[in-house]
Amino acid sequence: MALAIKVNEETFTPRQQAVLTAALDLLVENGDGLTMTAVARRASCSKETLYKWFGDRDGLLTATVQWQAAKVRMPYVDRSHLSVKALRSSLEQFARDLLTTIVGEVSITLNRTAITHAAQEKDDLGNIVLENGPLAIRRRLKPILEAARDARLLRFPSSEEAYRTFFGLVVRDVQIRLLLGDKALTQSNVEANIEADVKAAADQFLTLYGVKANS
Amino acid sequence: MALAIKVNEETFTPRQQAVLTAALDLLVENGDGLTMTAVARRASCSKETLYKWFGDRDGLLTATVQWQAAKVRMPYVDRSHLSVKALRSSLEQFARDLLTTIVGEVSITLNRTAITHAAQEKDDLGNIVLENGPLAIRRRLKPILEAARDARLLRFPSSEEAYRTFFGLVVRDVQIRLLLGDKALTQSNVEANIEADVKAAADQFLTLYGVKANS
DNA sequence: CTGGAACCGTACCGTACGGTACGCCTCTCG
DNA sequence: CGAGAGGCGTACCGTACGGTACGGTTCCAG
Repeated sequence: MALAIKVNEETFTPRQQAVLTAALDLLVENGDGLTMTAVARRASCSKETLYKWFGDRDGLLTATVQWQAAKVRMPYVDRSHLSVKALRSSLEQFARDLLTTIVGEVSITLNRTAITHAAQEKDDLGNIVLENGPLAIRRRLKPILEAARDARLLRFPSSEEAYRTFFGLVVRDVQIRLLLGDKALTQSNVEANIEADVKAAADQFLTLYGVKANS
Repeated sequence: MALAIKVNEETFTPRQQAVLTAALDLLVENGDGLTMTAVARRASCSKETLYKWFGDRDGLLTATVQWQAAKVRMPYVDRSHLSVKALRSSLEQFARDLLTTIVGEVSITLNRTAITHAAQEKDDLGNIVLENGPLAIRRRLKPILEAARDARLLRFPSSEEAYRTFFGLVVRDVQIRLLLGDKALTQSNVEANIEADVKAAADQFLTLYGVKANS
């Protein structure tokens, strides 16, 4: 049963959120070693309660991922007074938030978990992460791109293509390498370069789609 | 334990390769439901033989991934007579192979398996996939980029940055969405657009790093 | 005070699966 | 032909973990 509408209605009591926090911590620490017993012990609750609240292991996993993924909020950017400067600033803001999120340990864990889940028949977690990750960015970015196009600041055949290019220019091979556990890419290592990467990505995007070449 | 040098010395007998094929098939079919019993049954061999040949489950998994990943061969492109046209052709060839590989079910399965593996302490499979995926591309692409720079066809601050941009322009959000099981991205759906995407990526890359704007 | 609801802790059950042992067959080599 | 090696199939073991049951405690309502 994918994607209930209650995505934003945090129907979780504080106690339940404490349990979810424990589950997420275990997930981040132990990889996928998420056992019901471990969660119960960490959260100081009984397994029976876990099953009562979340149904089964998958329910707990789904609740955890959903609850955490929904926390990732893209920045709202004002579509008014669009200048080239404001546009660039917005793009950089998006790129910064995207990169910062992707690099974070929680994001890596969530993506790994969802991918593991998708490797079985279950695509539940995959959809949740998709919805709160790439697709959320697309939803937020497209209106801005289209507004910029209407304001003759950008020119592109389709906003879909422009969004995808932006995503690629920002993420590059960072995410897949982090997911695969590339030891050459430490978190601090990447974080240090975020600002430069953000600027480069915005530059490149504007070079490709900006109407005028001047910044 | 990681990365023996025998990457290319296929020390696997035909019978062993048949076993690895069975393992890979099961991996592709059942996701991560790879049990030793299932492999033995599929390959018509005994579990004892499996353990004798591959040590343990992880050994079998590693052998399977390594054996399969090594099959992905990037195209050799001649560095001689570099014209803009030849360069563009090379770039398109790289992009085409990269996209075709990434979209394939085997690649998706291997990446998912390696990511699942990396979610635990084990980064063995992650390294193998990295080495035969992104890093292989980087190794092949960089010399070409540098040759093109020496020939004044391209201009970039560092070949590393240029490679990463190329990777991003080609892959965009396709891989992560496939790994997460995005149902809006069917294999055939993506495959149909590969040619267009390849051309677009090459165009954009040349726009960003080409010395002259003419193609 | 009493009944009940919620929940903790723990013991317990069933199963799935990694790993091992063993009997039997087949093929090769002397 | 006889002996041994390699390998198939299956039975078996131990453990880990998902899921359930139950006794004990706290808290609240009446």
